[in-house]
Amino acid sequence: MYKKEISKAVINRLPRYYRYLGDLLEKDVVRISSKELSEKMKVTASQIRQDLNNFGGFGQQGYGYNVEYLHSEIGKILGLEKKYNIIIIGAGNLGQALANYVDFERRGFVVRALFDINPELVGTKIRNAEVRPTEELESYIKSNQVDIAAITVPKTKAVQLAMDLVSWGIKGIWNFAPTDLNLPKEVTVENVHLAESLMKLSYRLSSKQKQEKSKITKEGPGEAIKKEDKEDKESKS
Amino acid sequence: MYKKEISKAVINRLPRYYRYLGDLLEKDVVRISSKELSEKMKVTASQIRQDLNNFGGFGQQGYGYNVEYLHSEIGKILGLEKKYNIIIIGAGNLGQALANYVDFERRGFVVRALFDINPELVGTKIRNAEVRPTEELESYIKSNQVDIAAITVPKTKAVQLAMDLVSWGIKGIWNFAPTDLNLPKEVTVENVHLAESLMKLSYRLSSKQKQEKSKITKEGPGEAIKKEDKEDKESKS
DNA sequence: TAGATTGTTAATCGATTAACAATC
DNA sequence: TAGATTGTTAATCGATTAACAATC
Repeated sequence: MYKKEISKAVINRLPRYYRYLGDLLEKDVVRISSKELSEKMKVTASQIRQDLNNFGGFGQQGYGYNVEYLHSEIGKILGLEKKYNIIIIGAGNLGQALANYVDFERRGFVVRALFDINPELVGTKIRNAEVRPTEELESYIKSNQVDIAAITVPKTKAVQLAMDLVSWGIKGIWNFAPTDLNLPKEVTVENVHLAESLMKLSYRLSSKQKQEKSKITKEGPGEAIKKEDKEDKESKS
Repeated sequence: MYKKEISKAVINRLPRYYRYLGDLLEKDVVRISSKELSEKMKVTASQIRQDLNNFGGFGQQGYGYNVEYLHSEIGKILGLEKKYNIIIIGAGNLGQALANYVDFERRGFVVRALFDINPELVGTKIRNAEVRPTEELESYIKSNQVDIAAITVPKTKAVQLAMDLVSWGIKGIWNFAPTDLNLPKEVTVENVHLAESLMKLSYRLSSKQKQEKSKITKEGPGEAIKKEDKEDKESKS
């Protein structure tokens, strides 16, 4: 009865499979083989089959995978068959952007309310969700089922806020503040660290530039231009 | 002279090191050992030393690492010693949120302009950056040095937009549209897929719930409560 | 049936952790 | 100097890829 833990790498790839299958579904593609899908997604067919077989056999020998079935099965694995009530703490641009993002609701993530300390924002409505004063946060959580709290407040407030949220019963946190939240293991935290994403981009940009420069220095600019094609193959992102 | 490629896993960790070192710096911590840092960051000391030694020896035996020096060296590795000019295409909530995020500028990422097709947004200013009509995008790129273009337009427009941007000379793309951009290798794309992040959260929430349920079923609710402590140790995120 | 493609085992590759000599 | 901690090599662990028998 022992089921080995699914690796983080696999979980990270699941939403991407789900997205590609959703796109295929929209194009009315009925079936797809791991090989075809692997070419679209630029991964190996072997990896796709290995990943899926962590959860069961969804395909059929000689046929491949039924797109609609596989899409719906991955949806179930991802927990998308149920609705999630979300609140957003911090109704600035980012909080509002999240509340406005219609696509989340299509997947079952429904923003129920936003909270902010700024009295000017309180009372405004973003789609169906109202901005409430932060003082009401505790009582709101205690009298409504909240599955996920998105934190879009400044770094300085985020750590204390997260601890409060947990003490009021929140089990899922979507954290946009640029800090780690060290919370009990029964609380699930998913981080979106935009500044770190941007730094990864600058790392890659600047390391490509350094490569360029060293080539030019070594070969002279004339040579470097001739070799451009070859180099592209090496400097994959 | 051959230098082995830095692995993606290492690069992903660099910004986090940078953040922790920045925090230590603010607290006027002068030195730190890999062991101390590893406890704060919840990684192994071995990994920290291995990661750093991809780029050189920044520490000193018997002493550890000088916080200020290491912070600045990692900053250099990440390419943060130079300025990056950013434009944002799509001046909706998300685009505005990015333009408003003061912290980016502190790291050298300066938002110079936003672009939008909505005439009501055109002409408004977000901090120092003006919203311009999308028609001006090509000429703007061709007459200004733009290092990074952030894409915050809907999925349907993103792929064509990215191709245009590249044809106009853009080399770095920060993509927020829920789609992959297949661009030439010399273009660096960093993706932020919010919907996928949310799905990872729902996966983890729902798999924890399933574990709960199976325990309750197997043991009866009374037992399950008694075993809560033990279980926490197993269900790490 | 013959051909195609899965599910799965085995082989390879890479990343993490452990250990320790070097050295501040 | 003695103690501490790095830099680095070796051992372990895990993830990816290859291969192929099973089977639709």
